[in-house]
Amino acid sequence: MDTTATVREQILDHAITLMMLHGYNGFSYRDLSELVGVKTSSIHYYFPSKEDLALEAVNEYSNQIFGLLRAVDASLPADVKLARYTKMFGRTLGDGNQICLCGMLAADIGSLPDNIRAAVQAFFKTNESWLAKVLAQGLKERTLVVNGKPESAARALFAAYQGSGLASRLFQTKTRLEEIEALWKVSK
Amino acid sequence: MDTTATVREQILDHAITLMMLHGYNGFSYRDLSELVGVKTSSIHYYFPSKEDLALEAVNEYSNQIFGLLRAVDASLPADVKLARYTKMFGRTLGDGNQICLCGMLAADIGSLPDNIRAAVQAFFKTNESWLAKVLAQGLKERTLVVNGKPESAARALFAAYQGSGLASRLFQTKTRLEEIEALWKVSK
DNA sequence: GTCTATACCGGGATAGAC
DNA sequence: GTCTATCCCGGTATAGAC
Repeated sequence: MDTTATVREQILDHAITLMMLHGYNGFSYRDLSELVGVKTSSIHYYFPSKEDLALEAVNEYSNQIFGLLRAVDASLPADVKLARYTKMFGRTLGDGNQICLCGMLAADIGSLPDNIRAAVQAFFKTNESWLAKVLAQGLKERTLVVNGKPESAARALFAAYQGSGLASRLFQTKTRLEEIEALWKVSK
Repeated sequence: MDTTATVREQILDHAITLMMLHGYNGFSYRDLSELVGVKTSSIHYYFPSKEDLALEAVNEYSNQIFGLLRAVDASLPADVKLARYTKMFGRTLGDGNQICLCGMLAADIGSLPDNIRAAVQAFFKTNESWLAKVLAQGLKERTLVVNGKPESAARALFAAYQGSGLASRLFQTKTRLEEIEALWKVSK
């Protein structure tokens, strides 16, 4: 296994983390430069503008998450899939000081160009349609409680995850994430 | 009726709007200076530091929202109260380019001092406990569907509102807010 | 209370040597 | 590809006149 990360990859990874911590307007090329150990001008070599960097960060982040979604075994019952999703979302919160990159950029969207908006929208839509399928399955299996249409409920559910990410960090507790999942479980 | 706003009030109001649009790191004293029509040094006279300004903005915003919550007639059925809340939350989104100030500052919390964090936490808690009471009432009346304890469900519900605020702006549609409310209504 | 002037730092970005 | 050097702007903040 090759553990060598190129400079470009390091920049992208640190950019993702920094934005999850402080948002688009809350990190600088200088911060990155210190983390990666190259000068800011070298970062401009790979990513001419900060917006270029942010766009590629969203794409890289999205691909990582989409890979995790695909890795969820299709044959599992819906309530178990939802539990996996909750766990995955919890992992993106890291030590409790970061939130989902695309949730963060949705907050910063007023400062961002259209191509980044489109990329963030795509992230939302993919998550929502994955969740919609799980809810539809849970409805059929009777393993999940779904009030209304799966597509509409999935959008509300994803919003709840994003909002809970905010609250989890604000209050420094992950219990708020688990409360989301509980709402859709069939009461015992 | 006195329509005269003091300079101090104007600064605070514009600061609230600017932060709802662009976040704490996305607006400047210069922006404010142009909107209010005074020099940046005059703003420092009222609010020595940017953090002072943000803290007072949160308190002012919170008081406005809390006033609206108190104004909801206690004798209404729970589902109607929830509809009022949805409408109120929708109004805070304005023309569709802003989100709840405290949702925004929750995203920016990694750049903010403890006193602001505490103020944002207080905003969350007040909204959550207001919603918890409504859910408890709806449970008794059988006008709302509540899965689990009202307190826990209320935290999830408020998270869903915050997340839907993000999504509403991202996709430039308010239908996502209404989808939240629909989930808690008793199916017809 | 509001202004002018200014300090001082940090921001993104570019030119050009190596 | 990475560096040094530099540009130019914008950021918060302060001193002091009026």
